[in-house]
Amino acid sequence: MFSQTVEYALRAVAHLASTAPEARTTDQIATATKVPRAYLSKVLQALTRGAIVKSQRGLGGGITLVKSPDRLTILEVVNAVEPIERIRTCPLGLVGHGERLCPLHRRMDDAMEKVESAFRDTTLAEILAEPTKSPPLCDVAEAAGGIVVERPAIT
Amino acid sequence: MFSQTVEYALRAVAHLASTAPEARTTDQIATATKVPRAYLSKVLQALTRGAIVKSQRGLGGGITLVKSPDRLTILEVVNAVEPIERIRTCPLGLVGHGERLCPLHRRMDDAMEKVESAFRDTTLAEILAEPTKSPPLCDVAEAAGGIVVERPAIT
DNA sequence: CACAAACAGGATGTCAATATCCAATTTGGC
DNA sequence: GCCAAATTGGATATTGACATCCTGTTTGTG
Repeated sequence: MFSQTVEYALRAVAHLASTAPEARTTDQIATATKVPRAYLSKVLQALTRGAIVKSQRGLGGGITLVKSPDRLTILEVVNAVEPIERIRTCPLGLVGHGERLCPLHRRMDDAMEKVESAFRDTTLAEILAEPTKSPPLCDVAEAAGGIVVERPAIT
Repeated sequence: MFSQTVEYALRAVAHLASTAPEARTTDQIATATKVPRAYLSKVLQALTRGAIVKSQRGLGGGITLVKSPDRLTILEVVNAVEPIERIRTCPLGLVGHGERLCPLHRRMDDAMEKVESAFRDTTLAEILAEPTKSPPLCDVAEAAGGIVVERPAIT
């Protein structure tokens, strides 16, 4: 349903949100999110081009969020790496249908709309704030040990 | 969001529903739904294995629905060719999380649940019955000409 | 300035989804 | 029994997603 790339992008951003506004290196993010380092690098490039994060080269550099977590939605992140493509015209190319979708494609697009809405209504801050036994990205056992959680937990 | 295969499967089933309970050949379905003939053949094989349709070889044979359109849901069709995989355990493999998803993956799974529900609540009969200017699979211009619609319209 | 940290981007490899083609098999009708 | 209609299934492209590696560029620090 959702691509691996979307999953990775969301993990990375969740991690960045948990440490915002401090910068994290690609290596740090890769370790925390268990995303293949080399591939994460590409995903972060896409997020940079999509203006979700900004990167700083050189010593002390790394990746930081452009917006604060409470103004950044899941949808923005998803759309930056792999836009949710709504069905706007008849996939069969029936001219007569044009803008008006048939019942089947109307249903399919409605489903996508639901996903889009759900993602638009959730900010990264909400995800971090939520009380749970499974904090985003970080291992419960580890977090429970009285250690200060410095990595966001993602299940 | 949805794969090409799912799109093809739904078109094919919509067409079959519109002519049910008569059988249609792969060629007829391919023409009506504008799905590549050779590939449609594979998709229909999957639907056969998934017990959504049954096939009859030889002269006068073809493909027919196993269930009547009013008892067949979109979800059943989708699951036959490409099951919607819900997120049941932590994708990062964090043992501590186990069944309990973190807020991020909870959200992602909720979105999938919405799609699943929407698909489970719609039968093929409902799609055919819906009054619309774009009947499933068939071209409006053509249908408007007073011609008896023998192909289901899908936008 | 030299060096090391850190991202950018091109080249390449692997695999599953998509797609096509053809030989084999089943089956109804003459 | 023979032929034509149909599906089945195997073999074979093609393409994009996922992934890795390596070189180049930027930049802070001594």
